[in-house]
Amino acid sequence: MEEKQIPRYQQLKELIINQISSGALKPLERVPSENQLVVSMGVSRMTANRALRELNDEGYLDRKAGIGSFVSDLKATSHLLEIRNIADEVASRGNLYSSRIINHSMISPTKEISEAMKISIDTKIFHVLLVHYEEKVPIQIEDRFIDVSFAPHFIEQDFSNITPSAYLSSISPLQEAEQVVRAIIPEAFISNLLEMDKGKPCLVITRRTWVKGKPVTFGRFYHPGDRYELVGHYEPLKGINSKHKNKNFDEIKRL
Amino acid sequence: MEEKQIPRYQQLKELIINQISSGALKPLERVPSENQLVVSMGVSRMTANRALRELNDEGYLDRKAGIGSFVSDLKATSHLLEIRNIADEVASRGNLYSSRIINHSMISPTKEISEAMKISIDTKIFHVLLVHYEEKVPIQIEDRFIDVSFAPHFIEQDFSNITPSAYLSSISPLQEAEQVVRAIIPEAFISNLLEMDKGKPCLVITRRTWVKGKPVTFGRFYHPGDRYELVGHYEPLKGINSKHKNKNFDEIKRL
DNA sequence: TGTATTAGCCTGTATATACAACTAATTTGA
DNA sequence: TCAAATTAGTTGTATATACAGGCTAATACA
Repeated sequence: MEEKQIPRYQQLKELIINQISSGALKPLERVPSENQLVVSMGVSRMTANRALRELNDEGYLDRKAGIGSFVSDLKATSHLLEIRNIADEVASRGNLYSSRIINHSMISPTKEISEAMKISIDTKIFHVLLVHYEEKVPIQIEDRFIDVSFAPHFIEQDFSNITPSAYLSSISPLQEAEQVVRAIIPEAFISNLLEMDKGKPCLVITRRTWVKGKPVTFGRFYHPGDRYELVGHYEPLKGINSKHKNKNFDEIKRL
Repeated sequence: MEEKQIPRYQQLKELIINQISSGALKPLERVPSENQLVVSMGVSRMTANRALRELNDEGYLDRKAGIGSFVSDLKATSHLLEIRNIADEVASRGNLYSSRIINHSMISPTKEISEAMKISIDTKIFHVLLVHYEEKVPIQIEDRFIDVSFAPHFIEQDFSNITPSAYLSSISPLQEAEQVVRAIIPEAFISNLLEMDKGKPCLVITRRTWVKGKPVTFGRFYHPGDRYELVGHYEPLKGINSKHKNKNFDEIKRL
């Protein structure tokens, strides 16, 4: 049994990340300074500096000379792969956001959902179905399923004030995610809600998220193909510019 | 005119990145060791270490204790946002890849292309149109336009041996990219080439790439909606695992 | 009271030094 | 000749030290 020697700066990083993901350290909250870590953790300042600096580079912390180190507001950036909070996105375009809740209840999963979330078909889950509007025009249907133990108060939320995405990422901003984008011709139920002409195509994003390797949410997001598109940016030269935050990658995959 | 003081580790990083992007340092080639940088650049070893370590973390270099530091083979990872070399992807699934070249010539751009590439309508550009097959089934149409000065030998390439994507990234692996994903009903020309039924939807990726802020390629990639999908992964907890490589983000955008 | 100075904290960078672990090539020794 | 030991070069980590620069709050002074 050889004990793998974990570097001290790495131990420091994991300690702080665990405090963030467990909620002991909340967004915008102060993190111990380098000199405080020197005395409390018994490391040199350069080691504390490396830990905090890398956490800053990775987007977990915001540091400012003369001020201190603070937990990043991960709600603001949210998932970079995740569609940004759609209400914020609409608002950032200066347009009116609104939503209409179709369903908000506790249900038994279908076979498809139970397999995707790796839960028993007997386990109850939360479900929410709503339509997002921009200037009264439907732009997205959100059809989402949530593990009850992950968000036990999900059913009590008022999703006319906060989107499910925003609420869920406030519970645990550090979720692992996978998303799949497809082009489909939607069934009548969907195309009616999106006020689309029959036969027009739809962009569907199916997303699953995990916390600690356990699936916690499963969602389908439908967008009118002629009204919306998915845009991605790729910036390789990070030398001079800002922090790189997160990574992800896209690939094309056969069905 | 206050001269902004650029840190020495940062100067070192930019020096090496410039050598990579200019071709002076090629993939898999050796980079000066920390101690060599100490004597040649007159910095301390810790400063050289920080520069090389960060370049490693950012994916530009591969370092190994006891061996040395080497330029990453960026062709292998290619654009992370870019669909991976489709020939490799098909091969990685153990399937037969083939392609059919429809057009390969020098043309005058249409108004749309000239605007997207920010060039005059009188400037000649290269064009290639080909169909990619997996097990003889069409999976992608590549319709691509290339700035002549960026890839002057583009017209001489044999794209039955190497895909245009692979060739272009071998010229300059550090391209900035933007991609847009849409769902459309394709025109007959496209659906025929993809052997799709009429009225079936198509996933279209439109991609532009830049080098040093100048557009160099513009391409459209059509995929049968019922045969292909776009998959993205998001992994926030980079603490313990491998190098994070690159960033990018997706957003939903109104047309 | 009001303003200017100072002190003290913070991060950011840079250096010198030290030891460990890994690898390849060379040398040593049987 | 072959195998083991040594050596040199590499990255990886950790420490102590130093100075610069940003910011805040306490202090000194008029």
